[in-house]
Amino acid sequence: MSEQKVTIKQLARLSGVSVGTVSRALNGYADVNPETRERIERLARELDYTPAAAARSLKTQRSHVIGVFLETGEGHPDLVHPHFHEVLAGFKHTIGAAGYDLLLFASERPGNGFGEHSYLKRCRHHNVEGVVLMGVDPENAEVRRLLRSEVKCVGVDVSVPGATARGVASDNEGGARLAVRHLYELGHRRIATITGLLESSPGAARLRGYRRELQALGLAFRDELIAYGDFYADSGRAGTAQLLALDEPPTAVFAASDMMALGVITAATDAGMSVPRDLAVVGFDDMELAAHVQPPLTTLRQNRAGLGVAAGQALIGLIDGDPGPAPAQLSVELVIRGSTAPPRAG
Amino acid sequence: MSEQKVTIKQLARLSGVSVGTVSRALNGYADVNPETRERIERLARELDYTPAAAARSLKTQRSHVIGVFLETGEGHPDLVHPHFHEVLAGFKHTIGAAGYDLLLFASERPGNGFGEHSYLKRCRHHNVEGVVLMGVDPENAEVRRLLRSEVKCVGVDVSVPGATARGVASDNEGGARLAVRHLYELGHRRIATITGLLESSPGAARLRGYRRELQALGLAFRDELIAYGDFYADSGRAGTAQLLALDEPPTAVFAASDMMALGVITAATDAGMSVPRDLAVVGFDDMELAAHVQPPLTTLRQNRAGLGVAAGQALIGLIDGDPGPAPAQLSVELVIRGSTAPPRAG
DNA sequence: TTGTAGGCGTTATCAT
DNA sequence: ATGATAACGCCTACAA
Repeated sequence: MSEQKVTIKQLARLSGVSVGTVSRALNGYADVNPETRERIERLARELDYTPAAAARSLKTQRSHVIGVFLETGEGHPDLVHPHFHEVLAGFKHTIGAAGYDLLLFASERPGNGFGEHSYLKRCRHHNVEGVVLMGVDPENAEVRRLLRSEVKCVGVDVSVPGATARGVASDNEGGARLAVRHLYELGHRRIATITGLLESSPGAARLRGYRRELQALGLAFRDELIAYGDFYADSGRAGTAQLLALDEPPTAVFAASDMMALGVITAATDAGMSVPRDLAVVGFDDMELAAHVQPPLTTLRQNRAGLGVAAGQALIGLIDGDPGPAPAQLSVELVIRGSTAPPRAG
Repeated sequence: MSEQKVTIKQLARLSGVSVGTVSRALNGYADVNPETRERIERLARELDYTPAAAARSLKTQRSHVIGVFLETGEGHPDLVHPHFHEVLAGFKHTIGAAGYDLLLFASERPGNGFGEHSYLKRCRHHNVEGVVLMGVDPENAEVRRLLRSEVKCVGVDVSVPGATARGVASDNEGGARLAVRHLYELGHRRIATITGLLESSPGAARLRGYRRELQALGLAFRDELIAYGDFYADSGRAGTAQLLALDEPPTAVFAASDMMALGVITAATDAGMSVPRDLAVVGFDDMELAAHVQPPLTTLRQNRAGLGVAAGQALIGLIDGDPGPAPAQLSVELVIRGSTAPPRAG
């Protein structure tokens, strides 16, 4: 049955040896009599023994736990953003296979008392062996202090400087260029964009890609064709309204996220236009639903799980002392569906 | 600067008192000289001291950590399901405010060696003070053992028996009834449903609600109007195809999830029908995108964050020894958008 | 008001 | 091959 907590001491008593021997037996040391070991292992299995992580961590200074910072504030609903969850799933899988568990920092004052805990403090408190940063502001003083500290960090979608830090991200700039080129090849010339949050690394990179590809294509770059959004659907709608009010409205728009692309479609529909006939739109992310909306979204597919896996590998590398090379950048794939078509007149 | 780990012993030495005094001062005991306390606190702040969670946990037997089981298996991509993420956000917020952090179990063999760890074992290993179960199979032997054990559990969307367990869920049955009634009041009489996974508690409850409301309305219940799905979009599409092939196809369908509702719309569109003109559809969940697809989805809004908050409160109650009453059930709200309308002929 | 010391459950060092 | 024993960092009687 499920007895109460069984400790190494009880195992020792019941198997008639000292705790030292039990510890060695269970930890696979060579110098222990095979049949003693067998007896101990059997007993441990019967009693469903598991060592206390706290004690082990105290002694060995290894917690086998990795921290996760994923902000959930009111204005920063990242935990709610599906993107990070899929990344987290990949991450969890990778580090889980390596024997780590994940500590999702939730409390600003863990335990009782001791006031508010900074990022760094929380890491030290739990003695995590590394930490992954998602959706955090790299300019934040706390974050910077963390990056400068001894704790191993890996950031996804956030550029992280520092000797003990690595970053992983999709090729956001390249993806944006693919989007623009696709639209161009369809015959579009007035191509607008609705940006993401420009303070975020992906937001900035996607705008950069838009600009660069326009330039590479020899297309004029016009300020009026840029609407500023925040990745969410409403801003896509608002941006579209603004774009459509132009004297010469665009025939195509590249939205820096699928959510905004949905907003674009909604706004266009509201304005009596039809996508893609009157307005072509491409999104970014290829989230689950992109394929299921009407029309199905042409978009850039990010390898979200892959991002998590890469982050996990990078962090494990950091922990094991053989940090990989530079920041990992994962390629992005254009998936063409129903929301893009040649321009009307063309 | 960010010195290395500072311990209570160093604090004691530097402030010229014993470790006992430091501990008492920092933990707010009354019997300590105010100015001694002040001195110690200042030093602690300067050195950015934080107690080692492992040591404290070892001594006090309280970890201030709550475990999370959220399966991510291949066939069970729950960590990817947006629903649970929002629930988790609410949960995190609630238990975070109470001073707990979240341990997301990732590894089946935490630490090194000691073989695979069962659910219960993993809880004991980390000495978590409670655990939340999301998307797990309640029939699973491991889960049942966990529920029978001394560890406090709260399940969301999973019915959990046991003295140390509580469950929270939306009023799935009531929601389904609202959906059916809405369709009925619009004039529909041939109302079909596409079910979720019937092994899941919400899946079963929603089908039950569908049946009961039909009965309450005096409508005949017909097997052919039930298509079996799995909550995901593809099954919505497949189910619709099947439904539309009927001699007397339905004029309305209640899909047990928004994803499936999207599949319904896709399938209807493919069949040359228009929603809601030719087919009315209501979903369940009101996920972020429900409002942004074409047509915007009529659906049942679940209070996801509220579910997480309720779960957190229930768990904290369990831990503090004043468990609330029965399982919490959160009400659900019908939000009417564009995917429902009166039937064509009516 | 403060210091001392034992112990939480482990691992690791040193004898034996 | 195994048994003592000393840490690991902290809390908490118990003494003083």
